[in-house]
Amino acid sequence: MTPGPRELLKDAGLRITAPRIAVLDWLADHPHATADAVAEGVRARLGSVSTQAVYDVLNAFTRTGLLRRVEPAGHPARYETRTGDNHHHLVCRNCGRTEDVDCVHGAAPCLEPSNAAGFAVDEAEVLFWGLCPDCLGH
Amino acid sequence: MTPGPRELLKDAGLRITAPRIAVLDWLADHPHATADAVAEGVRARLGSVSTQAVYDVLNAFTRTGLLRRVEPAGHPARYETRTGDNHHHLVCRNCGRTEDVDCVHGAAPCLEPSNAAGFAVDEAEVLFWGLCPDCLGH
DNA sequence: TCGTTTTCTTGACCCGTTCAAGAAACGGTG
DNA sequence: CACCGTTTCTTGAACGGGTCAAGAAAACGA
Repeated sequence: MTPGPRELLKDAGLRITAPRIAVLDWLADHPHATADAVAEGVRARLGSVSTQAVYDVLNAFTRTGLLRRVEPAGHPARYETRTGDNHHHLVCRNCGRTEDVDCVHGAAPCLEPSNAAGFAVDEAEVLFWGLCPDCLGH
Repeated sequence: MTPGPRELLKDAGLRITAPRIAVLDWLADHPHATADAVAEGVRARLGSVSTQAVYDVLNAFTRTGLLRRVEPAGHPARYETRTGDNHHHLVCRNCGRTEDVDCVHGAAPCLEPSNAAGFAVDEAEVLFWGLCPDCLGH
């Protein structure tokens, strides 16, 4: 079965605390949530949690690979638990709503720029910009 | 021959002013410059130009298609005069240095998400993240 | 040359996020 | 199972990039 929040934390070498479990649980149900939305969700469950705690947790998770952070230009960052596969994103220019898109060309090719100019490339990020169904109805 | 700054402005329906010409000229020589860098360059040529004027000019140009804006997560936006072709970018995680990369798969396919989830997609943005040659020597 | 409209100046302000200091609490150890 | 060191959380201030707002200045069609 899929590991619970406690196992995930332990495996990542992170201490098990209520805010951390709440963040993981909430993101499992609400992928592509903003830090703000996560804070709200966590507070609804635990009572009061500082903004800073939420950011600390999100950063620790991102650093250890438990979460992936997506930062669409002009919108606050969003977090998701789906990590490891290089999938891409669909972003609404208007409301920032973000959805997953599987890699267009399979797995590897997305990581191969045609000319790396001496850069050591470690990630290819693909964002599809447009309007979501809700924002289409002008 | 390639159109000069005045023609570009006129064709875009924008008034011809010293700050605008200076921004265009400077970006022609310094692609992928930040707003800050553009301001410095423009001031070096014209004496004093307000920060706001620089942002107004950059925004007007981006809106009318004279410039393209690239906003790498965690770094200030950069501007370039190469527009119209959907080329991509190589970004240094450390210093933000940005370089052009031609589209990996030719022209069209980059604009085709495998599953648009009802979104009206109008652009595909591809960013290759890594370390530039200068930042590689830790 | 005039008058309208756009653009530039100055200065305040906003948002998402991080920094800093100290209090709380996790969890390995004796 | 109580202790203590280290991590994590709280509170509150600050930051950077960028925008908003009001008015002065400059472009340009008539």
